[in-house]
Amino acid sequence: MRITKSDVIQTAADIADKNGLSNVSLKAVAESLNIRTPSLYNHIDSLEALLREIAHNGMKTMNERMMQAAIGKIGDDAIKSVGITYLNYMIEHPGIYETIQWATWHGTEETGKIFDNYLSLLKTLALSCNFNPVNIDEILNLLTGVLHGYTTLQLRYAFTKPDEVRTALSSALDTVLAGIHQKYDQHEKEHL
Amino acid sequence: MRITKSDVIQTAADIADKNGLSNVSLKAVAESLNIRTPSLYNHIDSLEALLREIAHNGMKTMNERMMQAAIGKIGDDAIKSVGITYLNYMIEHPGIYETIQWATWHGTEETGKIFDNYLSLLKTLALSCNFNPVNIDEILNLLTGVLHGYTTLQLRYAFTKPDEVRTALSSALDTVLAGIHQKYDQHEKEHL
DNA sequence: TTATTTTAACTAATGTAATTAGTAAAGTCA
DNA sequence: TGACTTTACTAATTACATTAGTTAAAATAA
Repeated sequence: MRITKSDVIQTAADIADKNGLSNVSLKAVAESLNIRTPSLYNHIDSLEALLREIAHNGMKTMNERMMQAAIGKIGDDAIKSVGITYLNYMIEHPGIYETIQWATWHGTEETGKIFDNYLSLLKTLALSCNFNPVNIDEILNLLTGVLHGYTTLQLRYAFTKPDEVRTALSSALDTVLAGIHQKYDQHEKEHL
Repeated sequence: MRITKSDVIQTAADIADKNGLSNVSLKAVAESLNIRTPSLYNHIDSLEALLREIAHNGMKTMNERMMQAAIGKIGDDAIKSVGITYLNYMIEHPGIYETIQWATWHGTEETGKIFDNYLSLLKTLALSCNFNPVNIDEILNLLTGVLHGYTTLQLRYAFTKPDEVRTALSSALDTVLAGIHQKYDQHEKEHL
């Protein structure tokens, strides 16, 4: 009977996934929870703040899943595994992902911090590829860019043909990693 | 004194660029035009429809600029030139670009058609690279993904350091194209 | 257990914005 | 000129988000 902040966020996220971000309203959330709209203000500051919480929760969950996916792997393998996990989350939670994109434009420092955690994971994995560390930021920008752009543009197909899109993403990452290797691999021959 | 549909869209697009998509309201647009809010309904069907028109206009303008940028060029050069043009438009019109992203989720058939025109341009350019035509769709998905993702994620830096980001994008495209060449180049030796 | 404090619900009221209906003036065309 | 269309207007409706003030239940401390 008693509702927690976490309940509110979960309910809102479910509405986003089912009906899209534009159908998330305090009214709809309150109805789902069987309380009156103003009661939500005991848990949240505003609709905007709620949307940010949805995004932050989603980003954190993604980060956790991606870390799990990377365990026991290094190099290209690890990066591709993380990429597939990223895509899978989008397929499972399109509404949350839409909210995350919204937060790209309406984010706060907190948003930036969570994104940094994601960058930090990818950085560790990229370094395990033995790329020249000098270029690591360049490489990171490219990897995050591909991942975000590719998955976003393929999402519409991902619902009907998830396996095809997963395979295609893996192949696309192979291609990009090939380019990165060609350009940024450390040449250790100097020490022979 | 008399207002046209085009005026309405332009005004709304300007507000988006100056104050962000979330500040585009019929009220704000009407005030900018010095008319009453309901009068806007003589030109548009709804707020949503207006936002879609902003996006469509922007996409068409981008397509035109990219075609211009590709004239007289082929191969990697042409693709990089188009990419820089894409980035430049985003820097100039962040609000319109935000609306275009919104239209990714709330688009219609029309939205798809305009996007197809963009794909068609890139396809022509990609074919001028002498990649194996069999893989052209794969290549296209990768190129559009990189372009969209990379520019979106770098946009925040692009306002303060546009030249750096432009150079970085060009370099990122080089890397991706290197990977694509390695994997998909036609080997014409067969005919020797 | 009892008293105190906090939490989280409620109703009532306000303000903003989108949308619809109905109307009048100004421009277009026969 | 007269019929018709376009585009503006005012008035009214609706849907939300948000604030204020109140109350009852739950949590905590004595």
